[in-house]
Amino acid sequence: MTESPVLLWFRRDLRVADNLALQAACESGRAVIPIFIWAPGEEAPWEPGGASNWWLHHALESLRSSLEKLGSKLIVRRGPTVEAITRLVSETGATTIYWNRLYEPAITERDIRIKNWLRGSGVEASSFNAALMFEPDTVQTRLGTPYTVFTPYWRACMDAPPPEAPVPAPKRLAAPAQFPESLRVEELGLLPKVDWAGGMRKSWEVSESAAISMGENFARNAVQEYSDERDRPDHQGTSRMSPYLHFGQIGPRQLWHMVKLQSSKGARSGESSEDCYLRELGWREFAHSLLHYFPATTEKPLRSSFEAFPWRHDEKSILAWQRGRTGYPIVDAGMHELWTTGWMHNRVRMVVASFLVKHLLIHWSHGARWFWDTLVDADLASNTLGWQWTAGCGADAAPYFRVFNPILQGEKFDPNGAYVRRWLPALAGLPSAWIHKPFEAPKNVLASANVVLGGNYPNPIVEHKYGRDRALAAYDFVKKPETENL
DNA sequence: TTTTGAGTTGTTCGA
DNA sequence: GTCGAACAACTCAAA
Repeated sequence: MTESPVLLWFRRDLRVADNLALQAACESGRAVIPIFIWAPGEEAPWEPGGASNWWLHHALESLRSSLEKLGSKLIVRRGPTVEAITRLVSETGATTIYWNRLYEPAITERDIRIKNWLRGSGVEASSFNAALMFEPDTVQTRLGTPYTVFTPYWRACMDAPPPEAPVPAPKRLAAPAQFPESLRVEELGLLPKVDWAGGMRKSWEVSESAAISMGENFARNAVQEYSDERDRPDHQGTSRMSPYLHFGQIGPRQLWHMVKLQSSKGARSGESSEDCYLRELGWREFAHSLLHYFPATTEKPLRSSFEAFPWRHDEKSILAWQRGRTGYPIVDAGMHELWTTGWMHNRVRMVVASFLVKHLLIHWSHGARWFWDTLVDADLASNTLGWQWTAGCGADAAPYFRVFNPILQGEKFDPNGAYVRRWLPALAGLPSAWIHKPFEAPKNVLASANVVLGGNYPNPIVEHKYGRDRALAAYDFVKKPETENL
């Protein structure tokens, strides 16, 4: 029976390089059958959103073609996962299955169940790490508790052995005498029925090779300016690797070593721009660790004092925010970038999130849901951490008094207004002096720029100072013992 | 056990 | 225009 094939279960590790499950399958010396099982319901209540599915479709097509170049195939099936695997085991006579681990609560629980069940029925099931540099179990305080503050967490990571060098892609995958049947990727129905993905197609090349060349290009050039440029949404200062990382088209170990390889060439002392970037990869690790140890945080604030927070219920405000019609150009530009490309610059994410949660006093979960549906890099761990951080109710959260001023943030990080003009063509004619505050511009300036407030661009839905003061008052509610508020 | 230093990304106000 | 302080207090993590 040593000739029985190995099932290689792809999930969100859609690459052939630095894929430890794939490597193990190759090293088994047996035929390998790569499989993908579509079972979004098993991720409820966080089933992948529309933008995410659009990306997944292309990532699967890309993986399929990579596997074909290795002499193999990608066998695509629908869930439920247990049934799909049972069927594949009986169709192929496989006695072994390998996969790479994920860390979301619903998936972890399912995978443990599957692993136990497989082992009970005589199938060898092993999982590997392709998604993280430091898995949650390996980084703990001296008391054996999880870290809840980033800096000591990352320090502990840096004291641990560095990430292993990535393993190269195999040259060939041994094929079985016969592959089982497969659905075509398009049969999964991942693409939108009404094509809204034109802006995404223009913005992204969804493939493993694109991920690697973008990563290498970033490591060779832009990373040196990263600490200065990363806050400029009008520049290309960030790596834009987030969706590739989410779907595992590139792994953090690969990026780590790409960056380290370059930084060792120009050895500098002190905190380098490269370290600044690697620390951002560290935040991704930290988010996964937090989600692992505090799985309820996808729904509930980590700080329970926030359960009583006086959020406003206001559908109109939520809608204005989603549509990019808040009247604050930097906020609206960000929401348009998101809607069009499935991605938003990190600095702008903070601004729009702060605006929703603080100026509008809308529960962070509404923001988390919208991001979940619209981001191509939607990731449960990072999304949860980010929104709770903004709202102040999470681990290592922003202090309550940190209320971003959308005008100042725009002027500081998009000083010429190029970002706003790109995403809000209606404002393109405004001089830079007014681009982030059209509501303060003189009438004749607005007229000659063809801007009609309340017409082709909205008036602010909340005045900044009013919104800020209201937010600070609301946060008083959390700060003080409840009796003082009564 | 107790103590101590520190904690991603900001804004406003008054000197 | 620039600069420092205030905006709170808490809790984490390590010694």
